[in-house]
Amino acid sequence: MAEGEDMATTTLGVREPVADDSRTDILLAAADCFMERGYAATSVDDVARRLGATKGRIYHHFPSKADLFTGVFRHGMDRIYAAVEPYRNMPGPAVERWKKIAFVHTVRMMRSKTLARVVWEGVEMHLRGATTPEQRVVLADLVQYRNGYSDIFRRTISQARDEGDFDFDDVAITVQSMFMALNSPIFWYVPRDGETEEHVTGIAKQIVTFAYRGLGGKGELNL
Amino acid sequence: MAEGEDMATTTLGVREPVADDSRTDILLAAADCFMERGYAATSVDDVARRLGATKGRIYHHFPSKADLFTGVFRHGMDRIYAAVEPYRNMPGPAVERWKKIAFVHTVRMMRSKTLARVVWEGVEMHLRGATTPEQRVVLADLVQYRNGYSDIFRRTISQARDEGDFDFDDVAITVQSMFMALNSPIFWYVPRDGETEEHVTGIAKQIVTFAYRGLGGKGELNL
DNA sequence: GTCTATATGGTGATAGAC
DNA sequence: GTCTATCACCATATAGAC
Repeated sequence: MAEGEDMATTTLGVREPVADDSRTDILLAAADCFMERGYAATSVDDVARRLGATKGRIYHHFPSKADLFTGVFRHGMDRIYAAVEPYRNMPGPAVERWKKIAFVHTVRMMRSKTLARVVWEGVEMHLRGATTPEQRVVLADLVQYRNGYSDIFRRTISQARDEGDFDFDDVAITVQSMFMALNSPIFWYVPRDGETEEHVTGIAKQIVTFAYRGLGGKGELNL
Repeated sequence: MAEGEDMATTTLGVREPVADDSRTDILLAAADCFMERGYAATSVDDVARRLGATKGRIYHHFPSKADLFTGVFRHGMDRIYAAVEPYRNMPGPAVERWKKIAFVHTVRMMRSKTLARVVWEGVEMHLRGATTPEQRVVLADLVQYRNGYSDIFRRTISQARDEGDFDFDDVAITVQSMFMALNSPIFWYVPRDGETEEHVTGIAKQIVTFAYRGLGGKGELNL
């Protein structure tokens, strides 16, 4: 299956995605390695070592290193998208919708830091156009996916500006500045062991506040 | 010479740094390659090809690929630092100093995008700790250099807050958000051929405005 | 100072045993 | 489904000709 997940019926009778464990294990080990060393510097043997296995296992499930990468990329995008999805069509003023999706996005950047960084590198790779001809098509698809995601934010801040709640000039420039700010924790945030939920949300609030004001939002955030 | 530059007397009798051209040519070709494909994915042959030479030339001037990278990193940091240096001790309110250095920093990100990206990757590499034991020491030194640079901004926004011109909670989190926003053009800005100075400064102003407001700055920027 | 070999090790990928 | 063994290739770095 191209998706890497099958639909299975649980004991509760709910149909939900249940990945075959081998594949997800590989995906997560790969995500760790790609985050730590980057795609190019990571060897398939590295991933295998992390798994406590040899590369035979990996090549049985993924035809190539590039496919392994796109697998992680897709998995990461799914998680990011899923966090925002419930709120993207929330009724009411656009600015309130923005607050919600910006917040869950930022929390997701911290909670799924590893996957988020691989997604980031994938976008970077695509922007540089440094992939082989055929991989380009695959990666282009995934970047399309990711562009659809950023469009959610673009439309939202645009609408909020129309409604008089935000104030900025060029949308394209502004949405980039905003995203970079919201994504920033993937580069410096280090998850700690006994970390409270409040600690994470506290950091996220500050980042979202920065972006909120940057967009020209008035008053307090009250997340 | 460890610096890669000799002091030479020009025909005007002024002593100024004159890099031996071979070295700088290599440095710039390497910067191009590192930006386009990243450090790990760039081979020394790639750099040589870009130079229209073979790797013998490169290894005559740089002992290793890693040294080539740190050479580019240092060169990039020098340029970035040099742009801000004239204003870092400017008298007057800290907020005015911030406006100046934030603006020249952002313009520099666009004008020296290639070098700026290599510096970025160097910092990233260091944060990941993905270098060999001995390179670590060298890179650590350079990251120290780069940290000193970001401290300029940290102190400035901190002081501006004390003077009542900025308003934010945690300095560490805020300075990261701010830097990410100011650095954002290195990922999406594409220099065009007949580009006017106004076009570049126009983009920079919008980015700096976003950051200024994000920091809690009041009123207009008036750069 | 730059080039043309070349030594040496690692990497992606495959074949076949179990 | 996973492992071992192996191939072909590419990359870093060096040695020595010019």
